[in-house]
Amino acid sequence: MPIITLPDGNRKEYDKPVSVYEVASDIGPGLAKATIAGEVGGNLYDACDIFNEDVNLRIITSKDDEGVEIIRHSCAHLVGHAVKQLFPKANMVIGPVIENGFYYDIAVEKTFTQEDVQSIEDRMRSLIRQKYDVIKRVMPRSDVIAAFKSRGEEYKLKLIEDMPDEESMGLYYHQEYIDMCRGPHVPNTSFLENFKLTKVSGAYWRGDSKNEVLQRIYGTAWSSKKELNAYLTQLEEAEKRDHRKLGRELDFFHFSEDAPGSIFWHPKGWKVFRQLIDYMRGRQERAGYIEVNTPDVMDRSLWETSGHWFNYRENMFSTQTEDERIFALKPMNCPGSVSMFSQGLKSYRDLPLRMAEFGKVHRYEPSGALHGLMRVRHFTQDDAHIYCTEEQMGQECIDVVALILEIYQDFGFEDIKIKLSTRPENRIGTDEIWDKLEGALSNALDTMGLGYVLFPGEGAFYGPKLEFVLRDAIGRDWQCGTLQVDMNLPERFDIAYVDEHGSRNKRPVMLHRAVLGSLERFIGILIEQYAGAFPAWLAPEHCVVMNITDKQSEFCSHVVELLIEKGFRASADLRNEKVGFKIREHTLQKVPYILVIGDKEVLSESVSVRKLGGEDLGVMRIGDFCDHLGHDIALFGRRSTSVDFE
RNA sequence: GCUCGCAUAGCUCAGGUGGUAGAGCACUCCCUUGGUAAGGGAGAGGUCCCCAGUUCGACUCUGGGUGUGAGCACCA
Repeated sequence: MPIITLPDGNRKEYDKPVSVYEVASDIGPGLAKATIAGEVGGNLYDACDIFNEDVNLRIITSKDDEGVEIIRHSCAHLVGHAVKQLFPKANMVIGPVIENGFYYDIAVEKTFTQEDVQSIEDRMRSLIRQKYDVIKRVMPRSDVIAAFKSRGEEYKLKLIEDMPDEESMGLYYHQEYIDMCRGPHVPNTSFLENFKLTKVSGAYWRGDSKNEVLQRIYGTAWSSKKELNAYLTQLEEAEKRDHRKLGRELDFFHFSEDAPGSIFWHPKGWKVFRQLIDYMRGRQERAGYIEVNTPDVMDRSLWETSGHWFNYRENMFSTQTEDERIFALKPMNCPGSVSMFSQGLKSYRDLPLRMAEFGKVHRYEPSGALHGLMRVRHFTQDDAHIYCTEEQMGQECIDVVALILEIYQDFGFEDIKIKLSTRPENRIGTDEIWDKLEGALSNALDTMGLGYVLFPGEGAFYGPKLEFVLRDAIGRDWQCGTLQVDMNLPERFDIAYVDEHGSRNKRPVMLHRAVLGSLERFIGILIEQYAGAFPAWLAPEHCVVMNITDKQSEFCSHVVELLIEKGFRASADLRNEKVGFKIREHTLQKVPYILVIGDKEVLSESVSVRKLGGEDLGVMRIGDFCDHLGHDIALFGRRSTSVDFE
């Protein structure tokens, strides 16, 4: 005699076992039709699942996040149904839910073309139109194995082998097609109409590059047409912000076949780059850092000592000289930094020693990993190594975290995730030391009241690390800052300082940190975050001064000189073009301010100011404009600078 | 590195059963001196990514290479 309690406290009594669907029907026919699944005690159940005990039940529809996930999961099954109808020889592998959608990995001889994907999608739509019921059967293990054996589904059999303890499994029948799944799934295919197959690619079996490549079909699915379209529109918007596209349009940089993965910075892009470095220099100097510079090319033996030669040999650029010495281009700055530290005797009075370097590093990244500015083979780190005593370590960690967060605010990033990765299985050092190092990092976060996500076992073999993940304006995550405690290098390079008792072999603690990470990549993130419309302090150019006719040319040039003298980045556009044309061009180049000068302005020694986006700030004296621009620059990116225009 | 796709003017892209190619924008010149997102006209511009092969003939077909895109794997 089950009593079903609903979230609003309503209780329904039954004199026989009852299904999720039946409970929903008793509440109302509309809900019954919309029911996808039920939730009891945090577990999800199919609409057809039956309860014969008292439970607290929540009905899941497509309005619930769980409902959307189920829709996506069922869509993956529907891919299977369609693929097996069109390509009977295909072996279905796994079809999980991912963010915004789903995929299905398929083992099949032929490779799917765009046309194949289209025909699969068409078949899925016709199956949806049939509104057939998805039927669940829980079967004993042996029956499931027999079912897949008879259908030749080799990979499903392998997956079953991976679950030796399961006595029985759920099979979902999509007409003649069956799929194995924990479920739940939609009751019938009418729930699945708002989907679209998005791409097809290869993927390794079990995610291991040593294994065979399967074909992966990706799709997205939503509870309504509106949400589906919103998502597709968002993808289009993201494409418009693609930093590779904007980088070309704004004339920031280019790439060449002769230097794959390396950037040719044009004057405008380089201006932003220099601005970033200048800004970081100022920040770090105020935070008590010194800056050094170490060689780009160093002897192989150094990299053997650091361990890089052994661990990353294939990913390093190296070179052999006439005298047969082998040198490597530095893939990291730390060995150079350590060499710098060991130059001369260091006293405890020198600690903490915060040694920064804007080091250019080279890494021979796999060709398939290269991606615009985001993943390159030659990039600049805003790197620093802090050498300190064990007692100083805690405070240094706090200071680094505070500095990182403060800097991110200047760029307008508010949504910052922090990941703490702790001791991995393969590691050096005693548990006692690991306790201290992990404690230093977690204490820093706790002291500052910052939340973080723990990644147990994900730390480097030589120490734990913090990672700072930024979310950009279109919702993508980028790992930028890091703070690592390194027990490896001080040991390997045998560095030491003299303590207050004159002992010369005290080992310093070494912190390794970066704020922006790769400057190149950070600029890529910024381009996408700002959609190319940089806030004034970072913009390659603050303003363009333009005349209306030749008569005002001289005054325009005079104004530009004045602005440059005051330290602003300004240029003149005196071309014989209509003012509307020139405004359009500089607007497309996303210059923050456009200053128009006609006869009226010459007479009153003023400028007519137009902001990027079209806002008319009116006519003002040149000095007033300088004040206005100065204030804008001082804001950094702390105010929303997103501009709506096409 | 792996799977699949792509590579034609500075950019965005057309194009041809195999007979060396076009548009728009940009560029140069001329006219126009016009007050807040495209004034008009003319002109110039190409080893159709590279190397082989097939062919009387290859930008087009075949093979290899390079770069690039999506995803996978990798990211000290």
